[in-house]
Amino acid sequence: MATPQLTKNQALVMGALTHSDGPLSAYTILDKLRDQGFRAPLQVYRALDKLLEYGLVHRLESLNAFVACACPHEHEHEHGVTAFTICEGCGQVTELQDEVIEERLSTLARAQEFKTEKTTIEIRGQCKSCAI
Amino acid sequence: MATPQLTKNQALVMGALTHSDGPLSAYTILDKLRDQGFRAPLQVYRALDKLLEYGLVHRLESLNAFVACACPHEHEHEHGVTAFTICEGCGQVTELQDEVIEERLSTLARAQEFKTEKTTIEIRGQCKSCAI
DNA sequence: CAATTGATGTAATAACATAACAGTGCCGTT
DNA sequence: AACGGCACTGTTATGTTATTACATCAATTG
Repeated sequence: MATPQLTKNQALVMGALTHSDGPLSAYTILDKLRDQGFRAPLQVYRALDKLLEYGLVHRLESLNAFVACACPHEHEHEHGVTAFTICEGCGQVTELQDEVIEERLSTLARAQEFKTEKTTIEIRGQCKSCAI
Repeated sequence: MATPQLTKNQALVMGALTHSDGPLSAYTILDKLRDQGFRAPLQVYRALDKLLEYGLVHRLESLNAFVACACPHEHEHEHGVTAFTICEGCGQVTELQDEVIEERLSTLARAQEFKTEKTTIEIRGQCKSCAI
């Protein structure tokens, strides 16, 4: 999917995420954008839906939060499964791509004739700096 | 962790989950247990916390819902990472254990000196029966 | 122009989760 | 028995996340 020109709201939400050094909840984004005229959650959610669709943003299910994609130039060609490490200490999120896991999950799905649409892999724990 | 005797509330919540053929949200469980005297969400969430701790129940992050563990006799010895396939059509959830994925995730975490506490793997899509 | 499509604005509400505080029953010790 | 500690419970209120419903606007197209 080629990324179209972002609308004003989409660009504002994208900006909030790229200028943050960690994941943000939809309501945190809303608060950051009140000065730019945002008034309601739906303005954020609608923009996020599109950004997710374009592959510019990831949703972290275990956090109910969103991050800008770390690899900004790979959106034209669908990238595969992305895994995330999420530090409970500092909130740092790292993206991982791994062929082995991707193939293995694909094999497991095929074995039960399951048609995969979206895969979530999230590793919660302590990053190097935050581990005791 | 040895599983202790369940309390009344824990047993009721566990029962609701085992008698369901799919995942249930906390509020759905609450509604099912109103006749047994449940009145407030916290009664459900507190029981769920314990059941999760004992490994009798899994939380599906992408669904905000809970399922009874499929392998009821494996709770004494910590089981490793569990992956789930979740059918968008019929709601069926399947548990998968896989050594390859587990080791690979472990390797990836070690490579960045990340100390894993909890891993979530959820595959959303269409099961054999629901695929078009 | 009329019709369609996609984006927006707003209010209200639904769904998910926790905080704070009080009370209860059980167990082990004195 | 009296005490203290602990885990579980009950209840109210509140906080957080996400969606429904409806109206409007602008651009595109037949």
